Amino acid sequence: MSNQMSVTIKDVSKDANVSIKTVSRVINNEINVSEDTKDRVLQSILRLGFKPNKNAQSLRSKRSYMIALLYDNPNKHYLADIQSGILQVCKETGYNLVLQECNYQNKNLGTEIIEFISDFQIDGLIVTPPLSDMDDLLASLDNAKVHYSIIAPSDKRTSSSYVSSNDYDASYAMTNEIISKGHTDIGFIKGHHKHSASSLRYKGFSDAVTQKNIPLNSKWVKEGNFTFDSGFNAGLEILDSPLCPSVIFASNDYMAAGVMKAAQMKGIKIPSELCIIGFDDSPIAEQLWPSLSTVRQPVKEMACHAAKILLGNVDGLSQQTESKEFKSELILRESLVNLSD
Amino acid sequence: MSNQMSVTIKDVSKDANVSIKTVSRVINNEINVSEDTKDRVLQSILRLGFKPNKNAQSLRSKRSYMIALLYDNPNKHYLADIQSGILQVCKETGYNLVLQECNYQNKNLGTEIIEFISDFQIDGLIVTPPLSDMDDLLASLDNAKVHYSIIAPSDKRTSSSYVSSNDYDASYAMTNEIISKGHTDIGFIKGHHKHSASSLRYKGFSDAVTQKNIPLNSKWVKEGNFTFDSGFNAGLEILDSPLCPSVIFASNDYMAAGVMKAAQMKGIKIPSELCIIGFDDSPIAEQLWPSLSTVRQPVKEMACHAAKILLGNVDGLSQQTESKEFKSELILRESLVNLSD
DNA sequence: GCTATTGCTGATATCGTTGTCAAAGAACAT
DNA sequence: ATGTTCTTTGACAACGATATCAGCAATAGC
Repeated sequence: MSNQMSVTIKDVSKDANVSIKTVSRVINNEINVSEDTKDRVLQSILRLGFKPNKNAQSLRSKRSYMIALLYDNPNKHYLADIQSGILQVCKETGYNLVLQECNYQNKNLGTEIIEFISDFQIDGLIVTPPLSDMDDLLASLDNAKVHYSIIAPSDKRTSSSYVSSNDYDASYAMTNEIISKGHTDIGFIKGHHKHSASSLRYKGFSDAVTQKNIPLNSKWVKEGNFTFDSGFNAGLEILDSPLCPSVIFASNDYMAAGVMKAAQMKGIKIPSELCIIGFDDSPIAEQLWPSLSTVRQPVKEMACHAAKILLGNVDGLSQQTESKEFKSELILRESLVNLSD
Repeated sequence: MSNQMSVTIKDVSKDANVSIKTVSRVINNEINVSEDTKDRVLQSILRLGFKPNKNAQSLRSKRSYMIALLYDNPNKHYLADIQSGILQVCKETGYNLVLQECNYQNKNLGTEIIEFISDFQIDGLIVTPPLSDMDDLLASLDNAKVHYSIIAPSDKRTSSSYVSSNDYDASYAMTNEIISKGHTDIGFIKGHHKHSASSLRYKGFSDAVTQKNIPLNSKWVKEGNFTFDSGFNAGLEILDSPLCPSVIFASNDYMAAGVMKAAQMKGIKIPSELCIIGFDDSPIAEQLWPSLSTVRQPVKEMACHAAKILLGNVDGLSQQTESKEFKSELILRESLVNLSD
């Protein structure tokens, strides 16, 4: 525990020969302080090395300079990118980030979160999928007047503070890319139905296919839950059927990696006999051989932006940041080639 | 922001007809409160739904009920496991976890951390590799009397609060496993030299090899930095030489994955022509085909334990938890087979 | 010239706890 | 009975900031 006798606002007030209130005014950049006294106080602050005690500030002003990240996500890379983006903004603004791991099946989640927030006077929340789509949770937050910003909500109308990506468009574009390579026998592996991304990605795919009048074989459409294993199993099921597709488009890279392993175990050559497409551009996409074609989302930037939105709201003073939709990018790698037959 | 008029210790004291100090005594489980009054107070607390204000507690008692995680680690799965382990203990004990991303090359790291701690009255730190081995940082912490526990320090004598794994033994054992399969031409890829694990893992390997009188070909020993790319490059270099080893043992799974990709791109068959071994049992080890033989460390358990040690120290009351070395486990998968020649 | 407004400043209360210290009563020893 | 110790309790200060409100000078309005 750090034990240095710390210098308080009182010491500064003595040193600068003003009242503590005036020091407080300077610290908080309040108006109605003459340039003269302001300078004097600032100098004293510098000289004494004064730093306001956050707990005292919190106690009195009900603000903690802490925001929390709510998550329940199996994808650790995604989570790490999110954290990293938020931390970047935190570092710039002097806030700190507290982790709050949640279970989206927890019936009391809303209550517990509210309690946590009021216990620690948390200034705001960043909500990530799949929690972004839990309407009752968001309703609880609204009701308690908690500041929050949402990453990738399904229903953007609900809130004015969110960042999102264009999952639908990206999936649609990738599907067209697949079709343009001559493929017509296309399998698809959906993600967990609780994630809004799942349906968007599927819809982008199915719309693209339908518009090109390509039949959609329901035996080639499976539902996974974004994990490697679920992709592996879905891959086995599809590849066990007498008729195999020439491409399988999985809703994320882990599931695509699962499909790849399933195919390789069956001796199916990739990409000549089967092309595989992923989503997210997780590190594994590049690390597999052949490497995965996939869709890259600017996750870290999205998280940065979400943090900026939140802090803009929390901190009434600074200018507000707008909600924004980020564009994804198709990454074409070895796992997708022209249909060779 | 939650706006409910909150119930304070004062309300409880009125309700229970005792002084606020007595309520405080009950909250903090102090001795010398009669069973009678204690019950009365507890009932009032329950009835009114009183929860102590953490900021007021922190201000007065200089404790925040927050611990921070210090890290600078490229391996996101490792980090996620660490976080998850710590959070588990935090949840049980009512503490919270704050993230502090560090740059181990930052010259002022010690000072900045101390400042951060005193700003937020952070109760303690958990230090992860490679920060675990920064003696000057640890010295700063000691000097400022900060509570901390270290995960995987190289020099265990320095501190009494650490958790570690038996990297040396595991590496030694895995090498013997390799040798027992008939291999004598063994390549090795070291990790980043700043990580203590790197030298331990290499030493375990080289000792095992030396003891069996197997020559160590220095062209087959490369240094990476624990990333996929560094493993890929090291793999290319080794496999480009006229004489190739029959096994490459990499100091972590990402580098092993890099080697695997390099081999596959060169058309080298795994495991029949080249066996590959990793370390850590990262998810990717199981997701590759063929899957990687590797060493599993109980990272999450280690983090749990580190958190328990820390909180035991912070919280003078609860019983202390001892430092501990955790045992690793060899995971034998498809990528290691008997030498077929 | 006299009052109303504005700008700047400080004394003091306040946030919700824990810490200090003294007092009252019970228990014990003499 | 008396002094000593131990247990239980509460009044009040303190932690270090912000909030309230009042005071005083300087400016504006008429």
